[in-house]
Amino acid sequence: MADFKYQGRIYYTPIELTMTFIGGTWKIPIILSLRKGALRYGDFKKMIPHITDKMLFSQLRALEKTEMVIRKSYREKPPRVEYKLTAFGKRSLLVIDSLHRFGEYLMSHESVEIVRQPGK
Amino acid sequence: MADFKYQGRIYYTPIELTMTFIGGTWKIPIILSLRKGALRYGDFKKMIPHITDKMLFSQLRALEKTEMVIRKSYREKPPRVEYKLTAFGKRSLLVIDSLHRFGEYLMSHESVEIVRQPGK
DNA sequence: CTGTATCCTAAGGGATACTG
DNA sequence: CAGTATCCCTTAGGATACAG
Repeated sequence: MADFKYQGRIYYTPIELTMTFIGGTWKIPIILSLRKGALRYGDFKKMIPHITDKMLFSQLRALEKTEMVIRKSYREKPPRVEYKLTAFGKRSLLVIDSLHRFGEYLMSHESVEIVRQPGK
Repeated sequence: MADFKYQGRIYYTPIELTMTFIGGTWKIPIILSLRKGALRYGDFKKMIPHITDKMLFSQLRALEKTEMVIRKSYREKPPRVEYKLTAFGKRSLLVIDSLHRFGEYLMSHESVEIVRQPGK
């Protein structure tokens, strides 16, 4: 018994919808890097060093499509493009912070064995 | 630059660790169905009708391994087995509620077009 | 009743190379 | 600078069947 539909797909819980908006490996890092303000394409690559162009590109598009992020292009040369969070995007920071806090809780708990790597 | 390791895998943020614990399609529905107390194998299949045996089985095992859920087997016949949340598991309800609230926020927002299906 | 194995498919995501 | 395309591989997860 389906609960609702969004863009052709069937969802059983609101949580699944949340996952469409912020799920996957890269959407959360991208949103977090926008917390303090607008960024340009190249800025993301500095803030998220291990992301590939393909993933940065496709996930930015996905975040635009769900209106989590807005893209603004300035017709200059060389081209300048800025991305920033929408109200949706900012609202998601609450959830992301909650996910972060739980992760820290897990890390600090004795039954979770964490091995810190030396910084580079 | 890796941040830390857990069980042989490298993690860059606490959020990734959270996802190991509650990520995937079925862990959250399973945890939620345990909110009000212990359940038996067959109870899950009633509460989460569209889950397959394979996924119920494998995700219960995964949740045991991360100590989110504890399994108690009673040597009776027919066999009786009960699953319930650990302290870890209960703590995760905070995060899950946050994910749920964001999903509802998305559903209620005008730019997200929701089509409710008739109950069956 | 409570699992467990085997096969298979779809989708996410990495590597790499090219463009306005 | 800021994309965009193409190929490929891994893995989550579905269908199905069987076992203690």
